Amino acid sequence: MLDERSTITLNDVARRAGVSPMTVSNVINGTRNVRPATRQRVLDAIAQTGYRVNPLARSLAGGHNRMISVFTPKLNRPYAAEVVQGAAEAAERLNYDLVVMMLSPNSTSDFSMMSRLSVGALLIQPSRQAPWFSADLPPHVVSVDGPSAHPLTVDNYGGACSAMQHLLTLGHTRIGFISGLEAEPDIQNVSTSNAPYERNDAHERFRGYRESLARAGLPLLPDYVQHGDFTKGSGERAAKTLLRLPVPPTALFVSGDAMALGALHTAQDLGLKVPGEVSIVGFDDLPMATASRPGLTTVRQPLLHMGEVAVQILAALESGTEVPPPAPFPTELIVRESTARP
Amino acid sequence: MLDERSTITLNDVARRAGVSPMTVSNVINGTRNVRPATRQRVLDAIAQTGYRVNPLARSLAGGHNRMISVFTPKLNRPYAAEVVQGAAEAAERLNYDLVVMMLSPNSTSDFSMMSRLSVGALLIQPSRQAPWFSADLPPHVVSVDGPSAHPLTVDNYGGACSAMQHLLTLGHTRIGFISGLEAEPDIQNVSTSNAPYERNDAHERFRGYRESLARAGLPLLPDYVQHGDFTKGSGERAAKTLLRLPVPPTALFVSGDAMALGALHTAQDLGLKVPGEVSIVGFDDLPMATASRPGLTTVRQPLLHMGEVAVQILAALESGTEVPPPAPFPTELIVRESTARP
DNA sequence: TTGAAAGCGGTACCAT
DNA sequence: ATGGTACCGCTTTCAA
Repeated sequence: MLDERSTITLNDVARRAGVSPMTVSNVINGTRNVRPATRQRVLDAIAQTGYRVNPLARSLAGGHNRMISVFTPKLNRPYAAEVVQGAAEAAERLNYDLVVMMLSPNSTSDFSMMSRLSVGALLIQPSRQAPWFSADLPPHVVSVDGPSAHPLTVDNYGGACSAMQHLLTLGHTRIGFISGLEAEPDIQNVSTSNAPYERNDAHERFRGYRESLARAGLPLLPDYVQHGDFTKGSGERAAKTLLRLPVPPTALFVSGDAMALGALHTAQDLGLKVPGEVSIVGFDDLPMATASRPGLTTVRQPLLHMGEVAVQILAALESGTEVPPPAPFPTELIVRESTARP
Repeated sequence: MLDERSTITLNDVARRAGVSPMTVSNVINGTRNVRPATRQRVLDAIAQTGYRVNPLARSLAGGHNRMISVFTPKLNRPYAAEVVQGAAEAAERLNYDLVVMMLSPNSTSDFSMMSRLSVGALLIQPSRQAPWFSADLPPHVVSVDGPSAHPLTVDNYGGACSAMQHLLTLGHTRIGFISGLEAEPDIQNVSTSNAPYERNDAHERFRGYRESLARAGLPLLPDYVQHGDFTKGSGERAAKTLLRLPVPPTALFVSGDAMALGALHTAQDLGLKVPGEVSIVGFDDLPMATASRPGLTTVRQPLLHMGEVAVQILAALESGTEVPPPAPFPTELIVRESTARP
């Protein structure tokens, strides 16, 4: 109720309770045994003064905060939002505090501040060339869709194959592909290394397309491959190009839901029936995949679950447990209404 | 280049440069004049050691940090994501760092921790009964769609009227309404106060519906009013009820885009043509409003802009400027393809 | 123009 | 079971 403005310190509490600062610290952190009576006096003093620890001071002095930071690019991208939501739920369950920072190229000072306050970090789509990549990070780091000490990967290749298998089984032989490679400036560098986490998502999906085609004995037509940047707009452009070909594909495998929706709408706007005249398969299964008519057939990535696992790993790491590199998360083909026989 | 693990402190730099720690501090912060020669020696020492300031220590010692917290419920709700994105852009421009925390009903400790570190907070859809509402907040607080010292409001009433006007002008006389009131447990309490920020969004939209009807000389049919909770599912349920009425409405005004999309799909699934047999108007203009076919006619709230203004106000507040309560943000009717003459 | 000393608010370590 | 003390890394205040 009272709005004490001048900061109350641990010493104030100690004085009020008639004990030493150390005892107060111990009560707060449960570091050592404290006689119940003393403990209660301290608790009362805390309540009466409205004392709250200063996390800065605690960290500076070597203490630990139960905080996990999430570093992500733009948050209004559904991909990130889903992962963060999953992480938040796990964090709450495990009694960690989750804070999210959106990284901009310039800010580094407060970024490193959050780093120092945190026991671990979850990096969402980090890129090696980001300035903060080399900056100081918390003791433990897990990443999603990008490199780190503990990268979480998805079976993008397998997912792409299942999407292609679905279309091939339906009887499609002219299948176009829209990649997300336009959004991957790292392409050059990646090829120099073959550490598992360097296989980025966009590449793996393309590989699934190529190899599925080959296995089915179908040719890889350069005209049938377009590149987008995961945005709806780029999907629209790519689809327009593909569907206006002299011999257009009867099916499109699009490596992101937003782009797939763009393709779907483009097809409809071109007067083509989906799935009657064109079938479309997406990738991700973002919430928006159900927001279209027809509903989008797509490959689900367990984004919420990945967020949860990321936090669980961080928690394990902090408790000293060895954590083996987790197996790639499986994907699942979700068949809705945007696919049919040619 | 070198990956020094043991932390390099300001003292290390001072020793190496043969000056006092104070001088190093002054060079770094430009606090006082330093003789160019000395300055250069310090700079060299910093470069050689790879020294980086410890923001924790700096803050503790009295420095100011430029951090703003955003407190929001679930982040994967597009509404919040948009506001946060707007805030992030403004923050970057004004050289603040934004951290986002998702509040869960229980946790309060984490919350107060960030509060201490921030110069200001942006509350998204806060509710009075949340436990943390009475907890300590940063010096300055701005809110969006909820109460605070500096609430940002939208002209929900006007927006609702413009939506209704659109339908009425088109010639509709049987207009159904889906509210968001089911998601507002505060309803009781609100009526006891009449401070401007207590008029919550869902109520104002309903008022716009009611009064527009009255002005047009049309009756308010209880059957034509259903309540949802802003989720797609609730929109589907409500629409099903409305469209199965013996004499169903020819148009639906839905007070949220997610619900509106649910209604749209329900109509389509019921075999009704949109907008041929049913017209639908939403509210919010979330990104998903363009992700349907037909595109959703809706009332735009300037969410990105509101996020930006929120941060601007916080910045002004911090610099000691008096900030008058901002005028309600205007809405704008975005006409797409989901509405037509009856 | 530069330096020395005293904290900021905690925690770790060694005593008692 | 509790207390004293020395810092964590930096800035502020006061002196030189």
